Amino acid sequence: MKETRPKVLALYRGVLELLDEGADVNGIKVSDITARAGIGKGTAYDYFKSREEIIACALLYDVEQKIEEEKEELDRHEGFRAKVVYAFDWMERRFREKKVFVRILRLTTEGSGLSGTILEELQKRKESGCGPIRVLWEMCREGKENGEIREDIPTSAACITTLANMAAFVMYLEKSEQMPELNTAWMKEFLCNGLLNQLE
Amino acid sequence: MKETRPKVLALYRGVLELLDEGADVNGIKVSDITARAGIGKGTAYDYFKSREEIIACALLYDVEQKIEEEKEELDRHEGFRAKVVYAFDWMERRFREKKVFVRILRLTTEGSGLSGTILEELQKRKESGCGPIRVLWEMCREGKENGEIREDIPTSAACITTLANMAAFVMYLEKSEQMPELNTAWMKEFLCNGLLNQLE
Amino acid sequence: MKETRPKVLALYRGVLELLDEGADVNGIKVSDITARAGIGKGTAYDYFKSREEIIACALLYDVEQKIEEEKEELDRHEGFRAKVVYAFDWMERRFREKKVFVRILRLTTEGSGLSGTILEELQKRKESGCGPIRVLWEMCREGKENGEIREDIPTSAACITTLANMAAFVMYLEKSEQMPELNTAWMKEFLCNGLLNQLE
Amino acid sequence: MKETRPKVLALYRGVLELLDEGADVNGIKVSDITARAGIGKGTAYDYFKSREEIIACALLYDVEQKIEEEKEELDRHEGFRAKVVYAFDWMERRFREKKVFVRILRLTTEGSGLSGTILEELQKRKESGCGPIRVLWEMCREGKENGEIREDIPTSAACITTLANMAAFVMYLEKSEQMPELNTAWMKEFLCNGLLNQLE
DNA sequence: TATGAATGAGATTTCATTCAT
DNA sequence: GATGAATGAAATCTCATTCAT
Repeated sequence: MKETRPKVLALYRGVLELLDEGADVNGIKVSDITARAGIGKGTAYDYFKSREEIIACALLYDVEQKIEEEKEELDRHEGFRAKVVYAFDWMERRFREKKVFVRILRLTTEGSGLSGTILEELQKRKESGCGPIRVLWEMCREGKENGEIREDIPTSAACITTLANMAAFVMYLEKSEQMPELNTAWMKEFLCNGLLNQLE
Repeated sequence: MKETRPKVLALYRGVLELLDEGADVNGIKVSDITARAGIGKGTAYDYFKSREEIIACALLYDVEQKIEEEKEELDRHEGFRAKVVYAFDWMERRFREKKVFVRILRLTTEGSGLSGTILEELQKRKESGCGPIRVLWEMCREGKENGEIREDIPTSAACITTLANMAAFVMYLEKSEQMPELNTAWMKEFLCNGLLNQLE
Repeated sequence: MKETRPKVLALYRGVLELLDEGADVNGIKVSDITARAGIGKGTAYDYFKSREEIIACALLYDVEQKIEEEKEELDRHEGFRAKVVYAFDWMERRFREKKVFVRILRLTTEGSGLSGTILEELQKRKESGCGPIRVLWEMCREGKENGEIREDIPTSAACITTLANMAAFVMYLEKSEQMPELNTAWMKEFLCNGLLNQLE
Repeated sequence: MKETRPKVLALYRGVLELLDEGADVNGIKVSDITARAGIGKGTAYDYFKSREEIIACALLYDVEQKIEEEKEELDRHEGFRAKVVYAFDWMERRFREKKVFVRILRLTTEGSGLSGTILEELQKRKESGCGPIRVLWEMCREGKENGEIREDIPTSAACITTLANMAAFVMYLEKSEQMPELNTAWMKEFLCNGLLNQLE
């Protein structure tokens, strides 16, 4: 179900723009958000109960949005290996939008970087992180079904390993200029193969 | 060089105790810290320039402390494999002290969970995260030297992969009760072997 | 002239219901009132200039309403004494509807309990408190005419004294459970007789 | 036990001055109070938990203060009648300080005029209104002991009646210029005698 | 050196009122 | 006329930091 109320969308856009410009999640002020959204401060409170709720919902919306956008393309690739490769490629392509990316990873793993109160809000919204995890889960299940992933490896273990290797790639991307001895293509290959071997 | 000034130590202890009790890093108040440290609020400002500095230094101190404590024991294990196994065992043993652990991981990777201002402070202190990374680095170098890690894998790549697998283990430990199909011993084995195979 | 415009009546009913349910006069919100009245918030401003005006008019309306209702019955009792006795009986009977009662007394005496802004509105409406006072005044004039009240006591003094004794009765009713040594019948008798003796 | 902390006193003085200048109790702002007290806004919160608490304590302090001041002088008058006469004289003398007076009466009777939240604060402080009531109670007890008040009238009933007559006097004083047919001396005499006769 | 009382900038949130529909 | 979404001024309260003792 897509959010369509314009003020809500404006608020989400406000939050996300600020984050993309490097603002600190915990430091964003309601007045910043509404100014950015081009609406009155009070209006935010017609739609949300607190600053925390606004931010949590914006993050969730963003991730769901991003995943949905990508899901279709991802589905076009058949098999676990193909999907993993696509995912690594996607990460590389998208990396410039650093913050966007980190945001997804954080929500997926543990929401770190969010103050306790925003986290609580996210947890209230249950599905926290489910979006991307679900996609991952389905990839792994597919992998098991068609034999790309060993029978004895539970889907959850496969998920965790896949996620960890993806995180490693992001870690690399983040510090790549400090590691001239590494090259992105090589690293991608290395991690992809490592992952596939571990699971096969 | 070890910190010995008693008030500074008291402040560090204050910060760390509060964190261990579940406080939110970004929410800790100077008055909480000094109360915990048993000193006057003003005194904190005789030693530090800001709240952020106090917290950043306390985190750094803690990690360095922990690493130093463990380093000796780690050194007693020869070879990359033995060290990795020891590290996974250590993580499992220490996991109850969840927060402590997460703190190290965060500082090591990217400081997420810390507000921008604390992060800036950490970055000023340059060595940010160097402590644990250095240990990892040495482990990997040793692994390469004695042939446990393939020649063609740069030390930095080995580090990242090792870190990613450790992160995966922590992710598992954090959600282990939601994954009854997995068992800690199996997971440890799985990740350890996966890592070692990937590097060999 | 009776108020008949349905939206206005709905607003009055809204205010009075909220007060009867224990709301604090100064804390009632326009949105509460209109929600209760079942009309749009903006509509209230088609009929009134401000929140204060709405509340002040509602209070006035209520008191006038109540007095009018009672006036007829009161008129059936001839003589000052009979009317006083009836009034005390009425207070006792109606006391359960505490709030209603207190509202009348307050408006009659001094409007205390109302914020300065509501009070100003009431005072603009001049007749503030005139309703019940007029009834009292007529009772006293009748008392003087037929000799139940001494010639030398000005009607205004009689009014004040009567009102004070009524207030005393309400004060008693409000704290009666804290005064087990007093009994309602005795108290009513005591105050009634005291009043009548004082005026005769 | 007298309040001596200077900032607290300054805050009390701030509240009372504002009230004496006609401010609406429910409309007083913390910033008004602290500005008047000549201290920082935050300081108020070092001593009180909320705006409500500040005002409630100030009111209580004021009444207790006033009562204590007057008590001594009152005690110099022997007997119920003498004390009642003194009290009426005092009311007349002090009436110009209208607000002060009204404040006492309100706290004594029911705290009306205070918003629900301030009232709650007052009730927490238990003794709410006890000060002046205690004085009245002692007057009445003395009256009964030395036979000025009839045996069969419970002290509580005597208190209520006395209070009601005092309230009547204040009501008169407040509207005296609208009642040129009455004269203060006559009214005082009339109410005093009425009261004394009723109780004897 | 150590203190903690005092500060006040600044954040969140509320709600009377307006006005385009 | 009726509506209620939108507004933003204004209020409370917090807490990092200072500074006189």
